[in-house]
Amino acid sequence: MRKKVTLKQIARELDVSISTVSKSLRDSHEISEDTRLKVQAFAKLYNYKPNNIALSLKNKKTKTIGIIIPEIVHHFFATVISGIEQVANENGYNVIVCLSDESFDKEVINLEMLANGSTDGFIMSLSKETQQKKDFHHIQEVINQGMPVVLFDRVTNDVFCDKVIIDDKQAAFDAVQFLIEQGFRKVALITTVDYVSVGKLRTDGYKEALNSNHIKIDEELIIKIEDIENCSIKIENLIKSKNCDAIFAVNELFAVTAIKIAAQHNLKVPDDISVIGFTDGIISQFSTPSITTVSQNGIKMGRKSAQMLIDRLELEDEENEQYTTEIIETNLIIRESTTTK
Amino acid sequence: MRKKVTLKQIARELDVSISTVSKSLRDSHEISEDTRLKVQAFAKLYNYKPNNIALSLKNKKTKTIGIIIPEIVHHFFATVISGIEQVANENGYNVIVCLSDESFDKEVINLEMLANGSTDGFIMSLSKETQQKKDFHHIQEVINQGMPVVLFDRVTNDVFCDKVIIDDKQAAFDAVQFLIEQGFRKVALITTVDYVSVGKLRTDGYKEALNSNHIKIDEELIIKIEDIENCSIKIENLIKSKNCDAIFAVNELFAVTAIKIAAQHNLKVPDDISVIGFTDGIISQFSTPSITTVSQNGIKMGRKSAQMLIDRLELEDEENEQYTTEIIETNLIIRESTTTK
DNA sequence: AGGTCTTGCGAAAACGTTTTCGTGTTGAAA
DNA sequence: TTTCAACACGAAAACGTTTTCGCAAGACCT
Repeated sequence: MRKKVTLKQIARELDVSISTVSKSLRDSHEISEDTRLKVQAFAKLYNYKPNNIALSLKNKKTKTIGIIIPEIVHHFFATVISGIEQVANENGYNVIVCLSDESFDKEVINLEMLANGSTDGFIMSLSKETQQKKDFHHIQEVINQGMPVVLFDRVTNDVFCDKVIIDDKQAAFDAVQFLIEQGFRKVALITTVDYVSVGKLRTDGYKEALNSNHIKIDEELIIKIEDIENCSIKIENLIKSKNCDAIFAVNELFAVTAIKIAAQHNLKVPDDISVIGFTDGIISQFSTPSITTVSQNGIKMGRKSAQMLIDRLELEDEENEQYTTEIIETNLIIRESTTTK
Repeated sequence: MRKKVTLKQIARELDVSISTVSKSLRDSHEISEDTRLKVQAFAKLYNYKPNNIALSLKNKKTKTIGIIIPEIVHHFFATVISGIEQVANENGYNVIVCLSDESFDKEVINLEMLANGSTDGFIMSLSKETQQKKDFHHIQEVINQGMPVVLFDRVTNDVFCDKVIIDDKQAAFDAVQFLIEQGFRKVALITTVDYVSVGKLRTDGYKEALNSNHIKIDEELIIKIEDIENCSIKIENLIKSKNCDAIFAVNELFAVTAIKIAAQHNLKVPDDISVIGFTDGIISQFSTPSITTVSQNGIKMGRKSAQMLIDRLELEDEENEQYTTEIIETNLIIRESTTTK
């Protein structure tokens, strides 16, 4: 077993000081060409690479970004990580990923663990429980300690930092507006409970679209799903009521479930009922019929988040207290689950 | 901005030595109750937490696991990460994720980067290019340096280390056997090129199932997809030939694509043609019809990999050179894309 | 011969811990 | 009064770097 070689060992072998070795490897002009080349040759031979931990301690920089998200088995979050990783990599950073499992406590624990020197900053999306409790002291705390934080998608107004979001309300508005333009008047909404920030915003967009078209909001057509496991019953009731001719769902899963249940009740999509989902994930692309959806560009979101964080990390010198909120554009991808005029 | 407090600062404030502070916080009996409580109170007040980097340097342990996989926007890999993260978390480890993007070079770079002290060990799945080049020196190198490595799913016999796999050949055999038992004789195979280890194994299982049922292998019914982008043409040719009554696909995407193309040619699944896929991901669950598939338990695979790595890390003392290969069981999940007798 | 300037290198501090060892004070036993 | 142990604490090394500063030797100039 050939353990990694250190400066000290090289110094001892060559009978010079540690400083000389370090300087030689960094091409310092303080060192004669003779010694410099000798040291470099030796280091190359033994495949010397500086120890990252020692460098981190010295530089007080880890070149590592902490990502804390609710879950990873989720197409959208996976794409965001992918985007973050791209930019991180381009800039010589690594990413360390922690999952909150939608739990406030796990979010806090992970954040505090990583904040003790493991990372230079954070990119996070809030857990459901955190959004429900509205307790963000842990995030404010790490910001106060001087570690930059970028929030994406599931954000909050209660903490001041950089943010990357999509315009959920506008996107929902556009989707519903599209349905209305196709001639539908009885547009149902399948959404989440209100404490999920993005669910709330999408619901708002839905309502606003109806309002601006002078369509009365029918609360019967709005169903709010608490836990995804048994969302079927509520959706089934909606479908059975035959009270709607189109559905806007705030995520892929709700959309595809609605389509499945419709099929079970001999309603064909899109002939009998049109469906629009949210998030252009695997499901929307590959289900039959493929689903018209609001595309959220996760890669772009991740890349932007990473760029904002790294910019702030490398700025460093003067504390620029000007936080910005970036909005990533969405667009409606029209597929088979909607009829067009 | 309240920067994190260090032992040195506490020591200075309380006018004692650093050693005293450290010992007090670790409840050493060397320190009088008086000072101990005083220090602890002060530390608590200022929310002292030891610096992870300093600890890592001292202990030569980072409590971090490096994960290197080809991609993350992929249901199977995402579930594996999830499983790894669970066990890592239970044991006080963090995970740092790097993506090879199926590139040999990126795999090498990431591995070497993390090997310089950033992690205690690795869990990886080989990139396509690495499998093609059959160059594993980078992995052997880190093993030689004393860092344990666990390979999962895409593994190789050319490097000695712990491995976690499914019995791809057996699983494929079982799937094809199932089709044959349902009365199908013309079973087609949609697979990858042979250098992808799991693709090769699944192809072998397919062939063996045919053989053991005395069905002649028809090379016309075996199509090998190189790049996923334009797999459609080849699949379309297969379907148009109307030469097969069942299809076994080595992944979800091939399966769902086959179903889509069949529909376009007015062939109904499963009435006209049965389809079995591989990997129980989102697609299989939510497409219409839902897809009968070989379920690969990614969570379990991740958990097992993490457990093996951590066991080896915590063993440490005696180098146990006995490497093992764990096989995670698969099972056939029967859904709507296959007819049964 | 005395002074200054360059060259080439090493000592040491610093980053934040933990831990070993030493040391001074106190109290009790002899 | 001396001796010894127990107690409470501090100094210093160690982990692996980088960097500042100091120092010696030689070259050069007056």
